[in-house]
Amino acid sequence: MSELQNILRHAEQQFGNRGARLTEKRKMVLTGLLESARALSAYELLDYCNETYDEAFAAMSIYRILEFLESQQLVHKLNLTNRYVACVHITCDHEHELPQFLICTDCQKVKEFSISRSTMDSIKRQVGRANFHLVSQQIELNCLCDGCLAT
Amino acid sequence: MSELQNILRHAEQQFGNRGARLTEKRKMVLTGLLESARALSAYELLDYCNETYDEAFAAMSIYRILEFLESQQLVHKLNLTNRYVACVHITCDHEHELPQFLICTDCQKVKEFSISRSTMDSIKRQVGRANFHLVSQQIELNCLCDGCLAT
DNA sequence: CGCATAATGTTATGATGTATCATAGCATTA
DNA sequence: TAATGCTATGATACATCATAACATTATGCG
Repeated sequence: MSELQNILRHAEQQFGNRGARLTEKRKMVLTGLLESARALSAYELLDYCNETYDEAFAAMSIYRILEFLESQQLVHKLNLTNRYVACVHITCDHEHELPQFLICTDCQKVKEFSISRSTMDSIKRQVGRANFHLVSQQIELNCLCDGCLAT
Repeated sequence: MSELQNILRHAEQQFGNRGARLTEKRKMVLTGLLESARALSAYELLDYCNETYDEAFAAMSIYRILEFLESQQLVHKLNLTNRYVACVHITCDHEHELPQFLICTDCQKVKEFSISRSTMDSIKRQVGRANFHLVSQQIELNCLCDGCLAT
């Protein structure tokens, strides 16, 4: 079984419950993101799907599908660049890591990483002292990758 | 001298060099942000300026002016919400703090805060190990303020 | 089957942001 | 005061990102 199929199977099992389904179109969108080496905008994904699968997605569908995949934690939206990436932890059975990203704002390559728990705790304490409350622990850092730094 | 004028004067002095000027229109935009209790989108600022000063700004001008004010570190763009805030450290003579923000994604209230140097150093080390390089140390956290949490 | 719900289609529109080329204002030099 | 060059703004068009609203089709289940 290919790695891709393995990932899709895992994804599917995550929500056999609640009537939600991993339909063909949703698979196409997720596959598009999984096979891309970089974050894609909704419209890039639209073009990719329409070309690769000879489908006729509407932009609206892409956004709906992305919203669904996000709700299932299979995909993350990067606010820094208005782009989307597949979650690298799909096949992990344990709890997902916190969604924290290094984003090359030149070539859109993304590394998912984790700020250490102690660092995160320290940030949380500071937030509390300011009378704010974290809604999401997603952190996006504006970076260059080695390759783009060199050029 | 009012606090606002004091701030504008400080801002002006920052770049008497290089031919850059704090023109009337730029003052209007900066004042709009300084007087707002929350982050504003470019188009909110456009409406605000056109109503308050009876001017006829084009959207394009607002974006250009915001870009200029950002380049002078007088204004920060929040990527999380596509909005803009005045820098709270305009009148500080010392080095500016790192631009790090707690953003209430409900009411757009923003607190500028600072992650401790040791925490930031630890993050930087982790970024380096991933072969990425920080372009900006700006961090934006998705929060609710006390008020919005309560409702 | 027939129903309820989930998923997708369709159209329109709103919201955000950039490219491009032209013009106006100001400063320096000669 | 003319020539030059740089900074700032005007104006138009277009590109990109995202959602609203309502219709239709597909699927699972009693």
